Amino acid sequence: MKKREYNCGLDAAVDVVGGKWKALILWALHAAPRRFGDLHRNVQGISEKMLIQQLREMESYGLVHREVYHQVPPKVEYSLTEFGVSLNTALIPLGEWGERHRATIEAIPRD
Amino acid sequence: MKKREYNCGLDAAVDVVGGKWKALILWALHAAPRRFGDLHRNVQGISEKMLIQQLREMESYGLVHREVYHQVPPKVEYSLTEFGVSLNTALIPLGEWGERHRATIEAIPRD
DNA sequence: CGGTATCCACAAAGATACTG
DNA sequence: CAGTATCTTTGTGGATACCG
Repeated sequence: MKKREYNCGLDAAVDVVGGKWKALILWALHAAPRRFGDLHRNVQGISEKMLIQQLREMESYGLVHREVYHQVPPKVEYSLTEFGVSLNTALIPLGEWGERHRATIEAIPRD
Repeated sequence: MKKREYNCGLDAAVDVVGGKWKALILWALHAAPRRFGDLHRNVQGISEKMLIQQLREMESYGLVHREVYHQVPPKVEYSLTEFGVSLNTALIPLGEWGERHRATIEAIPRD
């Protein structure tokens, strides 16, 4: 990531939720706390590296909580914090917009 | 941009509004139609290249309308389409979220 | 199971110079 | 004024192999 100092709140928010995976992970955690492997299956196409990387980033933002259970086999559970829930709530209208115009968006030609 | 086919509407929406500049440009156009140079001054830090690139992309999405006035000196005015307005509306809660937590977000340490 | 560590490809963004 | 062209830098994400 780059500079701090935003011109408007939207700028800041897009910086937080931007990138290829964060919105998807947020969405996957929205329903219920999930284990690492569970998330990996749920967020289709993501590599373990990217998953852990994004999770750590979101954890440092305070959006996600990481709970380690010292067991054999190991178990780590990820869940949204209150802050994460608030972000998810703010994202609902955007998600609905995307859902409503999905066909249009998918039809856009790109290189 | 990469693949089409999204897992959820949020995914699609973030793909559309993602990147460093689109949200800012959308915001700048939200208030009123603007000319190229006007936008360039309003969206601080953007290069002419990035501005035109993002505008063209958003135009191809159908979010932005480009009106050329054949004059000397040249005048081109950009405005939001209905589609663009609908996106902007969906972004309002996110913008408010970002505004509310701006201090928190800016305080996050990054490499 | 839940990660780390490297290396690498490609796309996004920046700098600079020039044009109808 | 409103772009275009080209080059360079940076960042993001993917592949693969290995560890507690």
